[in-house]
Amino acid sequence: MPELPEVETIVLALRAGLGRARILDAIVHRSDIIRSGTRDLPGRLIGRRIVSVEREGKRIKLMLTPDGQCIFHLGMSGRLTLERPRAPLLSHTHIQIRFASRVGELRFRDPRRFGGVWFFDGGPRGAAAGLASLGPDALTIRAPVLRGICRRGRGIKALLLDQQVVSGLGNIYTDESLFDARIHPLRRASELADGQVGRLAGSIRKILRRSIDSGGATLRDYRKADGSEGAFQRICRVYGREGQACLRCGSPVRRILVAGRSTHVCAVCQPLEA
DNA sequence: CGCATTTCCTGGAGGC
DNA sequence: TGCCTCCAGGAAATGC
Repeated sequence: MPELPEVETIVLALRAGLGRARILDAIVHRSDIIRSGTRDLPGRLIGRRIVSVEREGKRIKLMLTPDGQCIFHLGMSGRLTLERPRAPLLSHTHIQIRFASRVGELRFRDPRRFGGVWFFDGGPRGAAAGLASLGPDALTIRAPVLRGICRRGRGIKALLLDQQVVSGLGNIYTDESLFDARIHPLRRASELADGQVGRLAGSIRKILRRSIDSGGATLRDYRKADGSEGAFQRICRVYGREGQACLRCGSPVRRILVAGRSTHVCAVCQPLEA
């Protein structure tokens, strides 16, 4: 499932691969994957040029000229890949975008369709009207900002998963960050000591950076923009390790349910009581 | 307000 | 081999 590091990996590849390509054509195979702005996506895209490719939380933004944005969210199973135009079309490919230069063809594929595409004319104000606002980016979150966030109370994991509070974290990286910072996912955020919150901010940045450096985590569906797999799953320390020995203390990793998500925790290293 | 639950959706895994 | 059920979860909506 694509979270910040997976999305960042894709953005880096698209930025390098697409350059400032001009859009020649767009083909929409499933129009309900377009979540806002317009039904006529090709009409709005054709002739425009890509200015840059940006990441905002887990969103991928193609910034266009004249002023416009095409935003992709990969949901659970979405893939955004740059392929040879003649490569066979895989099932559940919802959108193809072709370019005037020979940069390849951009394809959006999403079997489960939790993802989607948004299009806006004009500047950022248009985007704000159709998509929820996002909290500060997790990749650069600093202790003072996280302390302010934690004052809201709530369980720390539920708080970190809320994109309007902090953007970019999903189930894997919250579990990994909380394990690294030795904080139980159910701890009340408002009851964490300043030192713990500071450590958590550092853990979040470190874990995300480390994953980006290994090309993201391929657990089920995620693939890099060239279709290959990331490697971070091999360095996960709690996620998906239910029943196995904690890599720090040896006691078994437990799986519990938090905020409706399966959550991996070492009850010894991450005590629930302060 | 918080928080749990439900909804959307499909492929893959496991049981029989 | 084949059929069935269950499960994964990002984000929004709903209910308490």
